[in-house]
Amino acid sequence: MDPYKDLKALLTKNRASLTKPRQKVFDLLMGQSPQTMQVLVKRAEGKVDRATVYRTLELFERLGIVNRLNIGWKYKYELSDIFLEHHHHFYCSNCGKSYDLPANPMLETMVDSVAAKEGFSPRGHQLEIYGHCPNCR
Amino acid sequence: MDPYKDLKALLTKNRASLTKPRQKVFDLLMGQSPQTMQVLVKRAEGKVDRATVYRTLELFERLGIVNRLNIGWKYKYELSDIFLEHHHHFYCSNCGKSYDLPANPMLETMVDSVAAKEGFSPRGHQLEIYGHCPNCR
DNA sequence: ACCAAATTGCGACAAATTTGCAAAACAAAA
DNA sequence: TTTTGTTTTGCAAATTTGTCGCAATTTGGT
Repeated sequence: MDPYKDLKALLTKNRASLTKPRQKVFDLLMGQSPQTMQVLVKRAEGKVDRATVYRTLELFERLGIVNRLNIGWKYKYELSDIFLEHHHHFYCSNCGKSYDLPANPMLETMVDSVAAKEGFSPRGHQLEIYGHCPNCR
Repeated sequence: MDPYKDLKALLTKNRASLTKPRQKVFDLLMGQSPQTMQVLVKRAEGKVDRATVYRTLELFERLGIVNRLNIGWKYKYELSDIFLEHHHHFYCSNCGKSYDLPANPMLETMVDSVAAKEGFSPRGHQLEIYGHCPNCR
């Protein structure tokens, strides 16, 4: 129920602390669709310094707190599966909006097996589907 | 057989011309694995101006001539399925190399259906799997 | 409250990308 | 092939984006 609990646990486990700036960045991510670095930096303006936003997201990424995604040909950040349900993304190339697609166990399995069949050891993947959304058909 | 034919057709269809700089950039892409913008700019040095490389890739991307991929947390460009077999990418997070994975008809279908099931009209997708390659297990 | 360690903000930088504009290349038509 | 109007290019400057060192502040542990 309290998302800060998981966040704090993850940080302390890695000898890092839940500071105000980090909380602020986390809040910017909460309940939002994936955002670019520029947007995050701008939204943090006055509160958290640019360099700190960069450093925080790098840390969060390293600790698996956020995922860095390629959506609509731009990098965007979103909270990871620890805080959000696992899902994929659909990008509408007409209106530019991006949508969440529910995870599909069968698909996940098949993705892994495609890589395994070639001798690779998959740890994860990133899937973006693009085309038109229902509103833009 | 002649890749320039498709390229020229795509350009003229969009009231754009196949100029020398554009041909050069296209050649840099041909028969190569995905490359970063920086590499392309450097390889074009002396032949095509930096700004032109940027503008050309933006155009190519818009017309579906190239795909911009997210490989190992870097953007890379490669010719699209019109010029290359459709395939996926595997990124080894240990050695940093990236590999092509052959397309799998069953997987492709399933990806499309996942989106279609939610009311979207998929036109394509991008899949990057990451983990360890055979050499780095 | 005090101390040692971690973290931040603040420049200053370096690198990457964009932009305006005059010159050059181009396509179309005569 | 020459003209004409349009597109595209190169150049240089400006902007944006991302990085770095370091002193000042904050943090967690006593």
